[in-house]
Amino acid sequence: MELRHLRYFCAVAEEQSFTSAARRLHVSQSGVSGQVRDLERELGVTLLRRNQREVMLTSEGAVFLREAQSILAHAQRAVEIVTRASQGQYGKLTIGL
Amino acid sequence: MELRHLRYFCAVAEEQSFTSAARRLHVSQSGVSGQVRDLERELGVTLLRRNQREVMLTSEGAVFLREAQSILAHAQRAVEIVTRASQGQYGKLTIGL
DNA sequence: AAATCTTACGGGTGACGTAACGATC
DNA sequence: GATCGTTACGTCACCCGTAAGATTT
Repeated sequence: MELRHLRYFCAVAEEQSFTSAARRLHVSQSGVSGQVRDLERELGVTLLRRNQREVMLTSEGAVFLREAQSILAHAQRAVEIVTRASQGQYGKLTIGL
Repeated sequence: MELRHLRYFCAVAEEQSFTSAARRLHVSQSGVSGQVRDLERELGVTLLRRNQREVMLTSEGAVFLREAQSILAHAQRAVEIVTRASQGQYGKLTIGL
């Protein structure tokens, strides 16, 4: 599992559409479909119900969505933190461990 | 940035060695070196100081390490949660946020 | 010389886009 | 017929391992 899987899944879940998600991610629809399929296969869990006309979260998918969103937000925060820390340039202290 | 970058970086930081980290990850040393280099390049931040005989965290690296460890733990937890949810079939609790 | 990290180089896996198919409205 | 998701397939990027190079002890 990689962050890409989470990014794609979250986009689909939020847009409730593979097509819209692909547009938002600037990738092809088939790419999104494949990655979400791989994620579900790896987890062994069906996250989305592709019914007629609609893409809906399963109950497991809803649970996983919150986690995935939280993880992505955390990753983004981590980048900002370390970027800011390097710009700030304050501590030259090398903290052990 | 992908979870792989975080896994590799955390292993190196924790082992304080690229060689040990590679062993632990069951990949080659050069692979670890390359991925950590790519991560630093993407962040625009030097995370590790490769001095003679030692690999030490920079202050920015120490900050990022905590975040990375937390993210990886979160990701692992997410997998467990959704796996358990699908097995249990009866949603235990939906932990808010 | 031994140990360690980096860099160069090839190969194989996989992510991606195009296109064709099936299904639903 | 139009829209949407899936699948097949060819391409290309990139991850990885091997090997050579640089540095230190």
